[in-house]
Amino acid sequence: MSCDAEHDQLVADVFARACTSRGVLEHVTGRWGTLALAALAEGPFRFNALRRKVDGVSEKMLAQTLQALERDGFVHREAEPTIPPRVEYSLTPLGAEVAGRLRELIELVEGRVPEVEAARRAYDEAKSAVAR
Amino acid sequence: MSCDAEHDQLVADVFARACTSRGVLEHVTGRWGTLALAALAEGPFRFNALRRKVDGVSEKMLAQTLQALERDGFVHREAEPTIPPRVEYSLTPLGAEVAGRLRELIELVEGRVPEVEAARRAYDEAKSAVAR
DNA sequence: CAGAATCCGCAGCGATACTG
DNA sequence: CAGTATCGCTGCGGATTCTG
Repeated sequence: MSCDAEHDQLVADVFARACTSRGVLEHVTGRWGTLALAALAEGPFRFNALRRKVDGVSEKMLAQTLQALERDGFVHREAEPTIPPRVEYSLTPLGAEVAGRLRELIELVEGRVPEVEAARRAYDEAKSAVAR
Repeated sequence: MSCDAEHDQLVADVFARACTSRGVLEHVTGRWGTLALAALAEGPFRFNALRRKVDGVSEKMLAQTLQALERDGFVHREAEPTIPPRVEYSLTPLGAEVAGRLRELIELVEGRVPEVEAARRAYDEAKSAVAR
């Protein structure tokens, strides 16, 4: 699973694919990528509207995230060359598919939060018991 | 979607849940979390076996990742108190569910890598065209 | 309004060495 | 073998400023 290019040529592209998908996955599942995708799943948004929806994100990170997602073909960027500029972001069909899968994962995790919290308590208790 | 505790008490736990799930999601989807979960989906492994499977991970990060996943209740850790120590990691039922969803997402993304790469090329080309 | 550019701090990572 | 401890450094991410 290494990304170093010290492999036979035949397996090189296999690793390239694996590494590409890893990179893409990090865009998608990264802190802001998840939130941006989730927000856009509700419909198209303009930059600052998105910024308000994904509360806590800085301008820089939102721009960075959107660019990465646009480059990967998950997000469509529609700019009207007016003054003031008006730019709308929306999901591409591919983006919508990914957002859907992501949503399933998120909903599974969110539904299990109580179990996770119980597991956390049990774990922490066991730890502190050992400490004593 | 803020995590700052400056909200009414009624909505506080809603945010707490949202933030908890965000944290959990970052454990799961983070660079090493993904790989660890994917590796464990194939079966139980001992520490160093896992380390070899998830090639490129440092001892420290693997230990850290596994602890986070264990604390969240996704991974079970079975230690035999022998010398030398023998520790086996495996997925809990909950972990298996999450790994499954994760796998669906990964496979979707991997299957679409060609499209992503095409989108990247188109994007980069458009960029450099503007530069000229 | 939508971004690009710049500066900077510090969390987090990796490498290394050590322990039970 | 399965970790913990320590340290140096990189790079992520926030704040700020500037442009079209």
